[in-house]
Amino acid sequence: MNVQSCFQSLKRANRCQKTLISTIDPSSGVSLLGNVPETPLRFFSSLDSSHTSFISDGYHISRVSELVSKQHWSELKTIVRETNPNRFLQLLFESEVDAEIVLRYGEIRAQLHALVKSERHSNSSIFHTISVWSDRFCSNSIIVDMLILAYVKNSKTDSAFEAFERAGDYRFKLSVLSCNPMLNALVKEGKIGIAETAYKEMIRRRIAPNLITFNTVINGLCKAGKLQKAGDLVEDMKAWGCSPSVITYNTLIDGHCKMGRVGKMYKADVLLKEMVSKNIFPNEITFNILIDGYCKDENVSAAMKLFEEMQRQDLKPNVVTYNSLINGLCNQGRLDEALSLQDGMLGSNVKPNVVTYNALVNGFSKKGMLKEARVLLDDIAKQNMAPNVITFNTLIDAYCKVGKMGEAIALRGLMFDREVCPDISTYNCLIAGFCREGNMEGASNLLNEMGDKGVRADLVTYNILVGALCRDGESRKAVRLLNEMFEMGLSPSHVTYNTLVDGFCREGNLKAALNMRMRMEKEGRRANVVTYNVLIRGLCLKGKLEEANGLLNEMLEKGLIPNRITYEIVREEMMEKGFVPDIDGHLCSKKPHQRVPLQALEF
DNA sequence: CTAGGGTTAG
Repeated sequence: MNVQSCFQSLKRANRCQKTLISTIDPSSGVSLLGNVPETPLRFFSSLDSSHTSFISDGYHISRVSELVSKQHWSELKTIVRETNPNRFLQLLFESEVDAEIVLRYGEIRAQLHALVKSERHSNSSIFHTISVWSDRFCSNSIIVDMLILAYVKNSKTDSAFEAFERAGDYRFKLSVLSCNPMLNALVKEGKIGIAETAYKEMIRRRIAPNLITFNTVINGLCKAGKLQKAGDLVEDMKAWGCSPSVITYNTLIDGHCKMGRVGKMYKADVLLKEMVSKNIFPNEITFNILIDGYCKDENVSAAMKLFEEMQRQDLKPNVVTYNSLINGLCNQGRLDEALSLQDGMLGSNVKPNVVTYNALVNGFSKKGMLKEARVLLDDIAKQNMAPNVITFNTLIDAYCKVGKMGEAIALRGLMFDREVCPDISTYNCLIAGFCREGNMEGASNLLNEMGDKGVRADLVTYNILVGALCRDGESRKAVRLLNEMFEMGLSPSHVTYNTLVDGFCREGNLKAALNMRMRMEKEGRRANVVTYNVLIRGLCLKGKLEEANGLLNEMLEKGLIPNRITYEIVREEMMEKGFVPDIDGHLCSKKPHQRVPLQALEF
């Protein structure tokens, strides 16, 4: 940090402080460049027992200054013990030490952590206090950086973002040091929209992004499926003197593998070639991403070729590599090959972990080999590993699907013994199991147990129950559950509404079904293909073929593409009754006009 | 401080 920028920032901060103080306390008359006022520091009150003139104690200040600049942390520690932490903070501000060094000192971080954890102080009161601190060394901005870091580390991401915004209002100049971890936390929590806003705001405030900033935001965009924007950002990097790294490409490739549409693996391959052409060489993770991508694309043979290729390039497959392949093989029903691959990994000194076993448990379950899957559960323990929620959920769901509810419930009991807490997924599997066999009492018992254990019902739970009620011709009761969802702060999904529309159709109550569709649109869920399929079938069953045809055309006009089920309904319910819908004509004449370039819709 | 693997509803 140079003197020039420090001075400017100081002036800015002071201007800001003046206006703030005058709005809050016009009569305070606090000398902004002088002493630290006592009142705003009250937020450290638990630590602050007296108000002596410690802060002007010249000896202590120079001593601290000396120790900090020499980075004698252990001696500083003894001073901290003798004084109280609050005073120590003040001393640091008064001693003219390099801000960068202050930043490195963990004690301040510890203080801010405690402050953030206690949750006793609002963002605004903290900012007010910081803003009235004297700032001769430009350390206030750094303190705000540290504050945001403290929020992030205590997983209070929203507060971190609030502080980030407020820092802008107060004109504290933040650094990537706090912005990057905040962006990453936002991405990890799936708050991509907020991360994007924060990134744009960084640019506006001239906080220079670095490679890590870009990688983090690109990752967020990929996770949100905004692959185009992610690609555009790679171009923007150059303007900031950054060039893409292996991590950038790995992130992009993974984004395409997981979020891409048809031909996504082709696109992934193009990116792979692009990185190599730029002399950025794929590493283990690149291969792992591609191997997993091809496995998910049901192209295990391509994945196996990459597996061999990576070894040719002297890159060693690790647990993740094997897990992807084993999982891919299991999902193809190729259990024998999966098991021999597991032998292979033992031969190459790669130890299987819970994830490996979970994939195998799933493989056995899908083959209906529940006995073998169950044996594997005990094997995990024998290997000195602990089965986790996913292991149990996989097995429990398998038992539920074949109607062995007794076994499933027993496994839930075993979870408690092994101190693995059943989660909402566990309960959803079990509740769905009971609902399938019409045992609503069993389902209800589990709902009560959830209440006792403090596990909250989620969207899926409600969908299961709505589905069960609709199936039993109790759609009216299901509507009550729909209303209850809002009270619980859950927003019903397409599945929820479609299930209800279907329920009313099955009961022959078309009016109620159409009303439910109106309600769903009013509540912000546009009817989708499933909605139309369900309604069209309902109309057909009532013999209202003309009206069904009308809906068919309506769905085409809205640009919805009919799926396999639509065609089945058309063929079986309309054509077989001698009615010929004009579906093909519409498909040909309307579709080209409705095609809008995707980029145009992005903004 | 940035990238990779396992389950679940419909």
